[in-house]
Amino acid sequence: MAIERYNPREVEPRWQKAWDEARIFEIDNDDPKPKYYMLEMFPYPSGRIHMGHVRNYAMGDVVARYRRAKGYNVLHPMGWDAFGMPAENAARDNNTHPKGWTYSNIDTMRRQLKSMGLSLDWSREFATCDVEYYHQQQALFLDFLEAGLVYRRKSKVNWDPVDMTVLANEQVENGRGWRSGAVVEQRELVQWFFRITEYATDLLESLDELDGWPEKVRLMQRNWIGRSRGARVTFPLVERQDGTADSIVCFSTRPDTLYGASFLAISAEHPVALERAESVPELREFIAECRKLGTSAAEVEKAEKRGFDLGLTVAHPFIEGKQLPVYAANFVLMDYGTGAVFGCPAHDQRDLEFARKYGLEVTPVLAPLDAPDQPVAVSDTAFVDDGVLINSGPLSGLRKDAAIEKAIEILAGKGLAVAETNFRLRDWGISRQRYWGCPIPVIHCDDCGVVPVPKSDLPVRLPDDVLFDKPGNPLDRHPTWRNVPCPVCGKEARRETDTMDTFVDSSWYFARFTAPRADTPTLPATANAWLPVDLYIGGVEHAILHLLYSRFFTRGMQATGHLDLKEPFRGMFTQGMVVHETYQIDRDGRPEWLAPTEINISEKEGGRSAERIGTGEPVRIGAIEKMSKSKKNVVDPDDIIATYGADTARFFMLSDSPPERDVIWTAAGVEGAHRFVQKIWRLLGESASQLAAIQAGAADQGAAGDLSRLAHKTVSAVATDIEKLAFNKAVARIYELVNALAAPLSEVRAGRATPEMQAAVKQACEYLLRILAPMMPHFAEECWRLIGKSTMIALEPWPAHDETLIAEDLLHLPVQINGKKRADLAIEASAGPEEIEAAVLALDAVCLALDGKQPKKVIIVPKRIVNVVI
RNA sequence: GCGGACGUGGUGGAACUGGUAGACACAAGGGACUUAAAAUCCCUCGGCCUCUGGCUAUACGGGUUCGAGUCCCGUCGUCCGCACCA
Repeated sequence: MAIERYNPREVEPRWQKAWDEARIFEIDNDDPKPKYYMLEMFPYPSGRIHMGHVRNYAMGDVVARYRRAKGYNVLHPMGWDAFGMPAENAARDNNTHPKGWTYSNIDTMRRQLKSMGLSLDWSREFATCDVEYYHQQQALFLDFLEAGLVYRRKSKVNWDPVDMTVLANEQVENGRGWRSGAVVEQRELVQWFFRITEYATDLLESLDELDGWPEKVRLMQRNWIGRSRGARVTFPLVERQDGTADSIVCFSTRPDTLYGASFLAISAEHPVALERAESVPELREFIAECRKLGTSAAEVEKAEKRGFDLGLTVAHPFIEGKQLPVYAANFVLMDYGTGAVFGCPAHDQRDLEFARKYGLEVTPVLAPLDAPDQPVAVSDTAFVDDGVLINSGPLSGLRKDAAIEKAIEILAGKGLAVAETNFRLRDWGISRQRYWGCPIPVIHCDDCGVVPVPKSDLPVRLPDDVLFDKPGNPLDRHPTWRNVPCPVCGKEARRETDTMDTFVDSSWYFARFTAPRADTPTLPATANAWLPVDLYIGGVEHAILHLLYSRFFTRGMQATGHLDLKEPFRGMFTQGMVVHETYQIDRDGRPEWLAPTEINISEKEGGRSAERIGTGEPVRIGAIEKMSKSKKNVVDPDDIIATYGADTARFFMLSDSPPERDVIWTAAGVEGAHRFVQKIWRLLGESASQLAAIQAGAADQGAAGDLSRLAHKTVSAVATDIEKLAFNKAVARIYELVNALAAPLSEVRAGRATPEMQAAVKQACEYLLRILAPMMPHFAEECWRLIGKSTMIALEPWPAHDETLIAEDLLHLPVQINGKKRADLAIEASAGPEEIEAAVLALDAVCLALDGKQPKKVIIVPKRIVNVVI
């Protein structure tokens, strides 16, 4: 009997509607089942979803549907990270309004996501640009302000001259804005800051307990927070200047090397240098040059270590009468430590280079551990390993670590040192001079200063009537919005026109999902019940910023009583990108990119070649790269879903490539996935009536037993694979099960199968569909109907596999002779070591090799292997 | 420069805690069905040889072990993060 091909275009919308109408993914906070919070990073509504979204949400949906089948109450929400610059750029370029542009993009992308058949609770959807959301964010801001977690200060900021806004340190990459790519300038502005450094130690140390996170991400955060323990050491100036300074304080992680110090280097921005510059024109010039110095990797690499002798000297804190010269140096950063370091050339490579250049002394004060009496000859490589102190007065003879403590202890007694820990992490500057963001809810009054907007006056709404005809912040130019009476004295005052960094919006949305309509930021009891997120999936590009900010925010929300936990994400996973080949032709001598839809690829034994559709021009097949519009190597999810259906797209995304690695999108791969869908449809469809009629029964004998065992094994292994997110392995096992089902199914169809075999086949088919359902939900529903079921497979529990059925009664043991495989042994699983050894020694291959002699040793690894050593 | 990850067929990748290397898939080649094509089905598919068998093979060179893709040392290469952080 011929069966029609499976038609996802008809089937998928029908099941989406059925799920929707049954509201099976809308969940109840009071459900007594154990909770599971599955979250994928919410998208920025840029216009259309891309394949990266498809991959991310396909993976998340497998886990959500699997957990639901396993009996969990699964929270699986979706929203929109909807504030941000592209909306303003679009407004400027296309004469639209950011709001209209954003919400219309959301509508498009919501439709696209719905066409994927994701098991999302859409009743909890929100966008961060919804007034209701940023209202609560403003309330949080006020609470943070009151708790001292927000402050305002004048600071040097990273100014992006293209986007005309301030960037956080985290948003500057190699001296360029992360979005615009423009070279960032330094400006002095009054800015709002979140006091993330308050939690530096906690954020660092808690990483140790986040064992559900990739080690790589934890490491990146550790490095970013960048703790270093050391000491502040005071070097008194020998001749006081006219000004205020009478000493220079250095931060050092190696106070043990103080006896080897031969100079001080301070930042060009250091107050002592600036003061000195007032009377020394050459120094002014030097400082100006330092300011110009780029911070990009390449520039730093080749920038020469340069110094300017300030003509000042400081007293050595240990050695009576010894004086050290003070340099301003281009490699000392003002915003780390104290902006001043002491140089110990023998034990620091950079100091050594500096010392060689300016002819300063190089005094080794550490000897290697294995030759503590041998003075190290330092020529052009500093000795930086652990060692034993020499020529160091009271420190001599101590190991490095002990010497560090001793040095601090002695100097502390003289009031010249204090132990200190420094962090690389800076406070988080959140002021943005933009319109399309959450307004910072404060008012500036000439008399009362900075006044928080009373909570009863929230939300501070963004005005709709703004113009984007000029660069800069339209809120500044709005005729009336800024003007507001002071909440304290009633006098005319001005609203803050800065809005918040959009990273603030995404720092707490996961908590809002637990009670998205509450008129407080969270309902604490509800948030506590759902959080932490059990599994959070997103791109590795957020490994530092977003995840660190969210961890900070959770702590801040705990401090202000909005929830009661520190770590928002128990499990975390970073998925790889979707990449694609690139194609080029030469047009008038210049290379031009072609889209995959514009070319034809042919594959022969000799290799692959491509030509342009229509013209037949030969096409160069280029590198495999991240899908991007500029290289035209993008594949539109809408097209794929229209052609193959969402299930095929989802299944292909899960196949082959491990989820943390990049997946290469190929037409052949998608077609392969689609063929598999049709194959199952055909196999089941051809035997559908027979399958529906089979009665359940025992299926544990002979060939039926083998099939039954495979089905149980597959169920168990696929569950483990999904829990480990090894979707590619789960897919491979499903292929194996289907391959094994083909022949028995045709026996069933032909009416030749024994009752036992029939029962085994029926059970295997049902198991197959139930484990396939998280990956290909629509298709599984349709097949479930096909074999005569009337329930919804989305509501079916995960099959309960039987461990005892998985156990084999006959073992196949490979037999090695001297480590090389020579034979196989089939033996009862219950056989003991003696029986196995006897059976092995009776094998022809073994007898032949032994040639009548006794083996030296027989190694039997239970259920694994036997090795006969001769 | 510092820190980390990785290196397996033509390709994506499997291989548990050291135990049969190459599961599963893609591509390719051959065949069946067909007037033909598509679809489908069957076979071959790391390399070499004296081919019902054997040798060799997991970037390269050593080592530990009865046994190494897996552990250790060294070399080379690729990718990622940070970057004048004292």
